[in-house]
Amino acid sequence: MFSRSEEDHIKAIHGLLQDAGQAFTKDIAERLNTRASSVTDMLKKLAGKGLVKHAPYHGATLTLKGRRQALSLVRKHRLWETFLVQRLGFAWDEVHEVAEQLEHVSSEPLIERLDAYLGHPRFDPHGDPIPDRDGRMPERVTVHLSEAQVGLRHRLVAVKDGSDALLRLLDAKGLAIGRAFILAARQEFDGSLQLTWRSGGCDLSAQVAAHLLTVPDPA
Amino acid sequence: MFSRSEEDHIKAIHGLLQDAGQAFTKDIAERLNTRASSVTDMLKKLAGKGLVKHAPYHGATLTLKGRRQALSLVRKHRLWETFLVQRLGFAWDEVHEVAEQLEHVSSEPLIERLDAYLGHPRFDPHGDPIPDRDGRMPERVTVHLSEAQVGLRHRLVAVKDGSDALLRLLDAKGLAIGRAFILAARQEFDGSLQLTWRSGGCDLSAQVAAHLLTVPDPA
DNA sequence: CCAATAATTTAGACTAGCCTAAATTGTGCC
DNA sequence: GGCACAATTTAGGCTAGTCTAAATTATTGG
Ligand SMILES: [Mn+2]
Ligand SMILES: [Mn+2]
Ligand SMILES: [Mn+2]
Ligand SMILES: [Mn+2]
Repeated sequence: MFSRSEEDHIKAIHGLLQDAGQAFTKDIAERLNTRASSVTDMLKKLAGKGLVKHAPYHGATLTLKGRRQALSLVRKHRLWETFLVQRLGFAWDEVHEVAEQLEHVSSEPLIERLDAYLGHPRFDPHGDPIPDRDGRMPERVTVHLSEAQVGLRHRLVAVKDGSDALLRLLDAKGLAIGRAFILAARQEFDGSLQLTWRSGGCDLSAQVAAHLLTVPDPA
Repeated sequence: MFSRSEEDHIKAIHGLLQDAGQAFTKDIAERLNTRASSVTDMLKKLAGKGLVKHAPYHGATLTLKGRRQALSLVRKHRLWETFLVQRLGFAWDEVHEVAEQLEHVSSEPLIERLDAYLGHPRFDPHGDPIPDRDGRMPERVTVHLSEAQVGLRHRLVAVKDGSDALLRLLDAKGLAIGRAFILAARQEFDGSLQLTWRSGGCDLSAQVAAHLLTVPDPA
């Protein structure tokens, strides 16, 4: 239906609207490793196809049709990531590139069967929500670890804006998505945290904690 | 490394060399649904990259490098087909199109992990051999059903040159790849065959039988 | 209020991959 | 041998997607 480049532009716009509320030409170009002029060309094209609303000099937004297409791509991307981690045993920080390719494989039955095969997962290995077939996102109340309550059990469900360095740090400390732990202490002096779990624990700086999203984990 | 179009050309040439011993411009164009002039362009390009030997007016062959690339594509195609049938539950005649896309996803670790996940299958759902990482094909002694011995157990392992109509016919008779049966009778008059298996059986015309490859199936 | 600056768009060019139409080549038959 | 015909290549043209450089627009600090 749409070319790979068209799809990547739509997804980039959607991501920027989510993250920043606005999608400017320069930022789209940066995400896609292209030049602003190339993005302008594509914005015109996508506007012509009714996927994008282009306000020249003021960025782009998605039409309903564009948003639907974006959510379908996000769905495919996150389902493939889930497959790569859960079934093929990739680490959660190794899967993005490949999913970036797989998301463009075009087949409704494929993606629906994959979804079923994975047991209709609601969140991907990075803790990001997977839209359903109709583009509805599962909801979840998350708390930044920096604001989580000391003494209670929590579960790490997502890493916000995770650089590779951050992911490596978490890996080294044995802290992965899905890990349940008790927030044992928060130092008043520097906001650093102490986590404990069955087989271990770790200390985290406030800078790291600011990137971590948790849910309360009773039981 | 190579574009989708380059890869599809290489695979088409390889397939023609296998099937017919020669790969002429017109036949390549026919396989890829393009025109002969487009194929000529691509042959020059691939010759320039050292993948193809182009003898103008006399067709194309593959260099060692080209053959290796072709086998890698065949490997990916057949592993994906196996995944689609064995894990996602597609029927064997529904998977070709999607595998045609998936084979172009570029990631060594992906394909090696997929191979392991599937248990290093040696044949795809159509009974075709899956090259290993080094391009070696598993071997198997097959017998055309038309020449198989009456009264013995055989197993259907491949359908040669199967049109959609043929596949549908087999489907309707309950005859799938992997099916073990006893060749109960062969009519002298028209060469038609009678097959029986635990839960049923069927009759086949000589024309159909000529497309079916079997292996002896003791036990 | 306007001049400097940053963002954006426009203009013009290039490549990959495809096409049609015309020219060329190989082949096999009289 | 040469003619007819099919296959192939060449010539020329188109679109999608990218780029650089130039022109344009929005913004903002003095
Ligand atoms: Mn992508
Ligand atoms: Mn993800
Ligand atoms: Mn293909
Ligand atoms: Mn196959």
